[in-house]
This record gives sequence, C-alpha cells and structure tokens, in this order.
Amino acid sequence: MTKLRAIRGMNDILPEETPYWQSLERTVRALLHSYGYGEIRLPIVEHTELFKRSIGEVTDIVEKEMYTFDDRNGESMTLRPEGTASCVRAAIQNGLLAVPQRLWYAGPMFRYERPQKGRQRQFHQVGVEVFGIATPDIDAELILLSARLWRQLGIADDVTLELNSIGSNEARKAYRAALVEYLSARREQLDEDSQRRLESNPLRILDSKNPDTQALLNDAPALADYLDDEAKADFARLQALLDAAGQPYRVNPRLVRGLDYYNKTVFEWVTDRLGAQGTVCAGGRYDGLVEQLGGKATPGIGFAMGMERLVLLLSETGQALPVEQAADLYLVSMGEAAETEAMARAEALRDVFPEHRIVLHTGGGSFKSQMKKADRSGARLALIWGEDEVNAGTCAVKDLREDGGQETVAAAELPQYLRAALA
RNA sequence: GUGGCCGUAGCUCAUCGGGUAGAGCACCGGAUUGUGGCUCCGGAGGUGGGGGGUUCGAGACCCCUCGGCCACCCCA
Repeated sequence: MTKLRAIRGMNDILPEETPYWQSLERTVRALLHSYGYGEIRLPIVEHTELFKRSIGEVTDIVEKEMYTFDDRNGESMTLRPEGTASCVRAAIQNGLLAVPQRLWYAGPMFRYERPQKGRQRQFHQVGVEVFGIATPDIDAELILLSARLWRQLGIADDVTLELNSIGSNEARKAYRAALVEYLSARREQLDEDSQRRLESNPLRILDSKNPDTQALLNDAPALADYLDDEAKADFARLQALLDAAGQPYRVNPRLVRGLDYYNKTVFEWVTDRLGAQGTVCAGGRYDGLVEQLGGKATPGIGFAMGMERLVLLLSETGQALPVEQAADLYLVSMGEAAETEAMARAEALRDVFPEHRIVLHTGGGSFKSQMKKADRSGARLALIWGEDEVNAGTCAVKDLREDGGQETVAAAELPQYLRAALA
C-alpha cells in the first residue's frame, strides 16, 4: 500500500511500546550496576572473519543468516548477529583481560531469518559476559542475577530455568562420534532435518522437535556419560550452589546450544507464553573462545536476553508500565497576545517544574478543539489564556480530571498554586 | 529456504459476480461568539497491495508478484 516500508523484519518501535522498553532497560541497567558489572559499548559492524571464527563456520548463523557486505576497500564486513564475539574481541584488543571482568552491553543484532512471533531480523539483546573466572560460582552468579531480574520485572512465574553441561571440547567430540555412530545406523528413522544435521551439527538433533526423533534418542548414548571429571564436578557444584540459593531449575540432558564456542555449563530461560520462540534468555560457558580469537587463554561465560521477547512477555502478562505517558499540564490560548503569554509562561513553568510534563498547545485551532486536545493529552490541569486573562494578568486553571472546576489565578501566584494542585 | 492463513479508510472490520464500496473507533466542523469528557448533526478520508487474465461487468473468480502474520528450519 505505502510505497516506502521498513525492511522486512526490521520493525519500528512506536511510542505506545517504548514505555515497556524504557522500563525494562532501566531495570536491567540498575540491576547490572548493583552486581558490579560495567557497561561496554561495541560497534554494530565487525570484520566477517570475527563471526566465522567464533560462532562456527558451519552454523546456520554464519552460513545463511548474516548481513555481510564488502566495505569500500573490499573488506568483508558483517552486521553483528550476536554480541559475544564482539565483546571478546574488544576485551582482547583493549587489554581488559589481565584481571577478571564483569561486562554488559545492549543493542541491536541482525540475522537474516523469516520473521515470526518473537523473532525479527533486527532484534535487541542485552548481553552479559564475564572473563577470567573458571569456577562455577560465577555460573551461579549469572543465573541468580537473571533470576532476580525476572522477579523485579514481575515475570518470575512465567519463566523456567533449564540447565545442562556439555563438557569439554574433547568430551563433546567423543560424544558426537558415539551419537553419530548410533544415529547413522538408524538413519532411515530420522526426520529429514535431522538427517541433514547428522552431517552438519549432530548435537542439535538432541533438541529436535520431531517426536519420532525424540523417541529414537531415548536409547541413544547420553552426553552425561561422556563428560570429563572436571565438567562433572563443576556441574555438580553449580547445582549445589543453586540449591543452596533456593533457585529451582530443571536439568535438561538434551539442551545443547547452537553456537560452536560453548562448553561445560549451558542454560536457557524459557517460557510457554510466547508461541514457538520460548527462549527469553540463554547462555553458557566459552572457555576456549578468547584463545581461539587470538587472546591469552582466558575462561569466559555469558548470556544474552532477547529484549523483544521480554517486552512481549511484559505486555502479555499485563505487567505495568511505570513510565507515565499522560501530561500534567496542557496550556491553551486564544488570540495572538494570549499565545505569546502562554508560550512565555510555559517556559517559566518548565523552569519551576522540571519534573512535570508540560504540553503547550501549538498549531492553532478553535478553542473547543484546543480543549479537546487538552483532554486527550490526559493532563490533570488545563491552563487557559484569553483576552480577559492577558488583560487582567491572570490565568484560568481548569481541573480536567475531577469535577471540571475552574479557578482564576494571578500570574504571580501560578507556581505556588500549581505546586499545591499537582502534589 | 519450505508450508498455512491473510492484504478493503489512520485503526478494527463488513460488503452473495451486478447501481456511486460501508460501519465502529480516530480526525475535522457545528449544536454551545471563550471551555474538554456524555449526546446529537454534518464533513473529510479509498488507484480495494501491485500487475495480468476470465467476463457485458471483478474488491470478490483464476494466474503471477509484493507485503503481513503464524509455523518449520534456526535462534535471544
């Protein structure tokens, strides 16, 4: 219909939705601050190589979902599909890894996928990453931090925690071989997608949605049996810490993550209230990634939250939006002299009441229509200037929310009057 | 990339292949020379996503295309 549209999957976030975003962002920011995390701001574009080397060459993200283009000098660049790779790159580049680092960032990510509920091509994440801590106490901290966030947002009852350990790279390699052997012998019983995954990413077959495939997996080798001792011990310790903190979770032995860099602890917060895209927050450990990207071997762990999905959850669960949209004062006037007076008074009132929302009617229109706009603005009070008021040096103050009563107030008295009226 | 459903006013939707495409909400004006909300009256707003075909005649039927939603894949 309209000729110019936004790019598919890249949505405008409208004024009626932004209060949810602002409230969510404010809560997240304060929480991370309180846990001692520092914000890092990262570029949206990186060398394509960064993502190929971190996420994995054969993942769907790298193979078919990246927005990749040549810069003017012929270098291949990519709109970031996720934040961890950039954060690791930045930490290495800026020498942040000499001491443990607790970092977070927020911003848009880009993946070329078919949009659906809870998924778009430009979406927003808040990512949290910790470098230099190998022990599972930090795993627990991240999980407890996220759990606290759900409580603060009022959605704790709508999300559940799933947990798994996928072990060391070596353990996973051995398990992958065993799984491939088992499934190859039963290739015909696999669904089409899983047959393909047998070549590309066999572990992903574990969380296939196909019931027949899931049934087939019941007798398959179990990842847990292949874990190395350290991964086992750390996973047990993590569970002990969560138990002690009273944090419920479900160990899901079939939880694997799509990105190559994960090892040991992986976790997801999921909800059943968002349709097919139930993962609201997910992450895990990536002890080899820093070294893989050219830094000194440094353990890492992190997670990312999908802001669109959280906003959906907040609105679907009817969680309040604390940012008040209604105006406090709406100023109207009739005639040029009154308009001049109202404009000057508006500025003076903004000096006195910087915390209040003061809307000055602009664009003319009949008095009636101005009053209608005043009502629609949601303002508590309308301040009215006409010829009489200007001549008398007064202002008519009308209560739009109560009985509609109106008082005439001398210009000099206006601040005191409004201070009482707005209290 | 695959599949299902759907594109009519700013929004939500009606309209059996037959006259000038309607309603509610929103918007503008009036009833009320300077007073919103409730009510009443009036007004403006549409290349029916786009293109082609069938037909005397298409918003409706057929084909193509673009777009939206949901699901698969994948993922936050």
